[in-house]
Amino acid sequence: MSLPRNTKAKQAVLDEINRSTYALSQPELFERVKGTCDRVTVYRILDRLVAENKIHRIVNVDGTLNYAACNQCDTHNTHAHDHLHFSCLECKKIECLSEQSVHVQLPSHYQIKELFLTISGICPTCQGG
Amino acid sequence: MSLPRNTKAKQAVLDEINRSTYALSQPELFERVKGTCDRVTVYRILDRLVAENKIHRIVNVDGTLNYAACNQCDTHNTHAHDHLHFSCLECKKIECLSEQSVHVQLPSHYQIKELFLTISGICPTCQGG
DNA sequence: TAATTAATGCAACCTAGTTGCGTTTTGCAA
DNA sequence: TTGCAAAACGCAACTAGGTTGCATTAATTA
Repeated sequence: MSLPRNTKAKQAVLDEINRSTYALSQPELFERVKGTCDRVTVYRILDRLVAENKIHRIVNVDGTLNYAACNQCDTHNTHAHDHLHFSCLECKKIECLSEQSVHVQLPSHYQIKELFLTISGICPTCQGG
Repeated sequence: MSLPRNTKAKQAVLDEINRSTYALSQPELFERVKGTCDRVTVYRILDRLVAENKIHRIVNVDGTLNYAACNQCDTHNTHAHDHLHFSCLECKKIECLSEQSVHVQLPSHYQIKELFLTISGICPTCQGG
């Protein structure tokens, strides 16, 4: 097995993800760490961070991939994917609604790996008037 | 308002979607109606069919977009998105699990538009052995 | 059956993500 | 502290999915 190494670029990407209140896409992340590394490196760093269970990948309702560090995962040191994500159609931000509970009657004969539960709509900030 | 027209290409795409037991991507659909029309036309037909509420768009867990005609929508002539989708990690097929119920405690202060509830794993067919 | 305009074909373009390869850097161990 | 293996990187080129502009074709309906 290969053992992961820490680099400035990797730390910079992880810092940005941790700092953000919503999930970030690769283009957004690259913009934020600009100057630190190449855009290809950002892709590779994200793959590694996901493999190391440091962050997780959320698919937005439009198909774009976003990356977030969920609070649940931080505190329990395990990936809990059985919570809701909210995807705002206006600002395009996607965030975890970890306090909301979901009860899914799982299908039989199917081997479950992960649950992807996303609600689309307008977030409180974008509704603000 | 512009009134939609029916063309052979549009009908061919819709037929393929109705015929299929799982959601199809644009590349898959283009392959199946090959010779009928250009690939750009398939994209435009899919956009129109979604706008006309004839089909709906499902995001796969890997971010690819797929198109399906759910049974629920056909029978009730309304788009019901509060049911589960199953996304197989092996054959990549995505299908509706319309008989399964989901109870989601909706968040307050958020304006809900649609629910995207997808389970990833291995489907019965791919487990078979 | 003629007129309106929705729908199409084609070429060019865009964005997200991947691959190959030679170079740099990290972390461990001598 | 220095040497070394391989993890990580930069760069260039490439691929796939999807979009746009515009001139042409064809579906409606009057």
